[in-house]
Amino acid sequence: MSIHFGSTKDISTFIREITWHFGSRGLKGECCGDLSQPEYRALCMASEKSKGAMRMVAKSLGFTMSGASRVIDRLEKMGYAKRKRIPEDGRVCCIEVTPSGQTLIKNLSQEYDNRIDKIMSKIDPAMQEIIGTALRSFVKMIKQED
Amino acid sequence: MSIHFGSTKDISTFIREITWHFGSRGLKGECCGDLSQPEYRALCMASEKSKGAMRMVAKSLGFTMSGASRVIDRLEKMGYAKRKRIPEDGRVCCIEVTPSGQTLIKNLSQEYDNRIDKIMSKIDPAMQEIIGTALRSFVKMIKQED
DNA sequence: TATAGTTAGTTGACAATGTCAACTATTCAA
DNA sequence: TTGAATAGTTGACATTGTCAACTAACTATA
Repeated sequence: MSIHFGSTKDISTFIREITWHFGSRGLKGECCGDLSQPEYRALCMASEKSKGAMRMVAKSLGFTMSGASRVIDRLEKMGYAKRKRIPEDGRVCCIEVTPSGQTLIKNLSQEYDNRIDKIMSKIDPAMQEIIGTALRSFVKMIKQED
Repeated sequence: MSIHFGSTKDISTFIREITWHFGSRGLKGECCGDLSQPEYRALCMASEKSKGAMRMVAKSLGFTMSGASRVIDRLEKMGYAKRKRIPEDGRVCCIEVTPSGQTLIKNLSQEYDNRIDKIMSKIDPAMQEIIGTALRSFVKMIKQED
């Protein structure tokens, strides 16, 4: 209990608000276009790490292998990703993002940025700066949560 | 495009991280104990506004009336809430949070606070202050998003 | 070099959750 | 007093993720 500012309760409330607002159930359920949040995340995952094997996808999503497999099934069916066997290990299968998938990521990302930008633009520039700094620091810490 | 700090892209990324991390799929899927996020939110809703009719629940969740009804079904089955007809209007049904529900809210809220507190306590006090201010300002703006 | 044990991933059966459309019951308005 | 509107519920259904059982491939050991 070493918090001296507005109090932990405030922060909790703020985080809940943000989580809900930008979550899959937020504003018009609009978080990732046609994709669910897990699908979007998986696609990004696969796009960043070319070595994005199923296992990594599952881990990143917090899903079972089974669940991850299903997510990739859907992305494949939609034409955004493709499974590729690798010669090094016949069991492993890497996820390749198709050009159509790349485009989708770019567009969704842009839409999201626009949304954030629209919100931020109504805030006083000094506070914008503060928000950037604050979020960076906060996110850094949550990544260390065990 | 009036953003001059780290850039909108950073903020977007931070928000996505927070949304995911604290969302229903985050750390061990632990967001609201036995309750799903919608269930928790509905229960809070009903607890805050004593006039928490189904309609309000549905609106607050972004669900159809049908969906809201199902959520309350579950809360009722778990013994956390109870439907109450009101005399003013025979159609309306208000959601009453049971004592057991009140306790649950209190406990979940406490757990959440502890989690946040644990994160915040690792951050330099000055930055804690900044985060509080920043989040307050940010959340205020997202509530105005149309 | 067999062979037993891991590891990667898939799939069938299932449970949970929310939508749509159709329904009941009540209230409001003319 | 009747017809339209409003509140809410429910059946049928689609989606999504889990568990358990499975296949296939790799690895270490005898």
